[in-house]
Amino acid sequence: MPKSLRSPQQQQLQSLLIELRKAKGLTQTEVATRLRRPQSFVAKYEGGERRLDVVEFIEVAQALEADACLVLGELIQRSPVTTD
Amino acid sequence: MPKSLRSPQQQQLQSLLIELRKAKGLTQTEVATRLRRPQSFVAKYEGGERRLDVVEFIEVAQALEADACLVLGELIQRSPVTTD
DNA sequence: CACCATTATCCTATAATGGGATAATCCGCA
DNA sequence: TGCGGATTATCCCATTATAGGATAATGGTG
Repeated sequence: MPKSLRSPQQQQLQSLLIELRKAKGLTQTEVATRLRRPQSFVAKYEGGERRLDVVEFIEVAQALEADACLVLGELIQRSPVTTD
Repeated sequence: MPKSLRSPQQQQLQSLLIELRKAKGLTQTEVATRLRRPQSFVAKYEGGERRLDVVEFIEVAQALEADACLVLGELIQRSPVTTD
């Protein structure tokens, strides 16, 4: 796992996206299909092998039938990002 | 510029972050200092040489004294992301 | 155990990134 | 106009991350 993926925030994000997917009863393959990407893409961002940039995040939220803003808010709430 | 940075959404994001920074009267160097990164980091994400992942985006929003959720919402509003 | 669905990992060519140094640009001012 | 400082963009290239098909591992059911 790339070192940049070990931050608590990144891990929270991963957990959040996994929760969301399961809550919708979707498999990685289904999400991947919606995103027009291979299943390994989903496996990787969920597993912390890959980061999601902002635009990708929006797309993933869409595939998960979720509101990106709300997901982001939830993430921030769960683990406030401190630059200090 | 990496090819993944040419999407309209990415460019909208860049513009948005530049606007926000200028609206606050901040220089790249000041933002960079807040982020504890070199000025080139800011120059790159503003110029499209580098993408911001979700966690970085939250940090940048903070450095810009902006609400990440609102910024994300604005981005989505300006250029709806369609996975289709 | 056998089977099928689901998820994780391998592999490696290719692409992206870090960040100090340096170059370009911009701009007010005399 | 031309200097000087401030601001932003670009270079360089070693290091790190990513793509994505193939395959392995894991899970759950009967």
